[in-house]
Amino acid sequence: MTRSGADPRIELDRAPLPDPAEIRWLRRSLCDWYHAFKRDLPWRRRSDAFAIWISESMLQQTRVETVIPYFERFMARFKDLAALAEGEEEEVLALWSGLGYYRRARALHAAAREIMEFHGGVFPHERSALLGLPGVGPYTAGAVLSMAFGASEALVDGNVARVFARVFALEAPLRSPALEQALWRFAEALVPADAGESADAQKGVDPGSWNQAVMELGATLCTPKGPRCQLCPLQERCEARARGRAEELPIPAPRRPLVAVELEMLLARTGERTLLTRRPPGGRMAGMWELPTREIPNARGETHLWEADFSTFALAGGCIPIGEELSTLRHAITHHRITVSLRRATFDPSGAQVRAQNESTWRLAADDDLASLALTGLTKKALRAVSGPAL
DNA sequence: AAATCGGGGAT
DNA sequence: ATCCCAGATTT
Repeated sequence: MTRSGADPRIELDRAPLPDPAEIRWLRRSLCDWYHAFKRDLPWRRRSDAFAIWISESMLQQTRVETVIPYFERFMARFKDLAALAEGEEEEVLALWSGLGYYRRARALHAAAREIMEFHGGVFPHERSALLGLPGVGPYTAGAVLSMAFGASEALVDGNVARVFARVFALEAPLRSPALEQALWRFAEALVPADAGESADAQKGVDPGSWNQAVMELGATLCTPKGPRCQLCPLQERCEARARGRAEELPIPAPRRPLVAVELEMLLARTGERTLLTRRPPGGRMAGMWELPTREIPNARGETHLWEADFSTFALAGGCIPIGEELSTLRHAITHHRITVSLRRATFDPSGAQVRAQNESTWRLAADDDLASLALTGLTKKALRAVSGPAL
């Protein structure tokens, strides 16, 4: 129990874990609720590590509703680990197009190849081996181990953080080291034993169900705003609710100030094809295709996300803005608020400057091919905005 | 410890 | 308009 006025960091270090009877009650109550009310999600219809791993990678910082169609398309194309390892990164990126955090897609593909080469094509069952795979951190390792293998492994995500911060009244800012440490301590204490090891196994109470139950509660009832405490199976044991602080917890993390960004994008069409340029390797959205884009420097001459000029190709290669504004778009990338002016441009592919360009940095994409390319989300949005009359 | 990396859906 | 999402990696 915390005392007002004390250092919350020290308090969290010593915050007492629930006693064994309370732990049994928490597991029983939440797992019963989960099995009664859980959503029917595509990855819950299968239990193989490959499907769990793909879904958890897609779900990193991404909502369930957003992921579902991406997951279905991905699994239809890559049915197992071997298929993914044999696929090309470009195609993986294309399937990821619009989902964001493209590093995840690259890591997924690289990890599949590592498993085929170094683990005999068998998904590792050990936490240390999982953590050695690109794109697999503490959360994803815990998710795969508990959900696919039934191992007694904890996990902490945004939902777990919110639920535990409320149920146990953990008074420290989100993402602070003090809270992170406390959350993992509670998560490890609460996750049920492996079915094979548990002396007093409870029906329906297993590591995978428990971990998903906590997240399901956070996603459906114990929401950031307007938690529906009257429906919560843990309401009688929730310390934040007892204190009337359910909506005040968890304490939000400090926010970064928003930065305004202005972009100009060009729609250059020849025949039934659209000019695209390829983003350089290594940076943001590396290797993804986009409409020629430049950032308009702010009053201090600064740019934040793009270069001040169009690519050398777009400038010198005969792609010339002709002033007609087709659309104004709004977009958001992390803490950047982006306003885009989409303009018509002319393009002459026959010029010497164009021929001198490396063709891996630009292409004229046929309309029918756009859906299968690794486009950035913003370019997808721009093409959607002008599809129809403008195309 | 802090910054970076996408995009969108809910409020 | 704001928040934050089934996080991982780099600096």
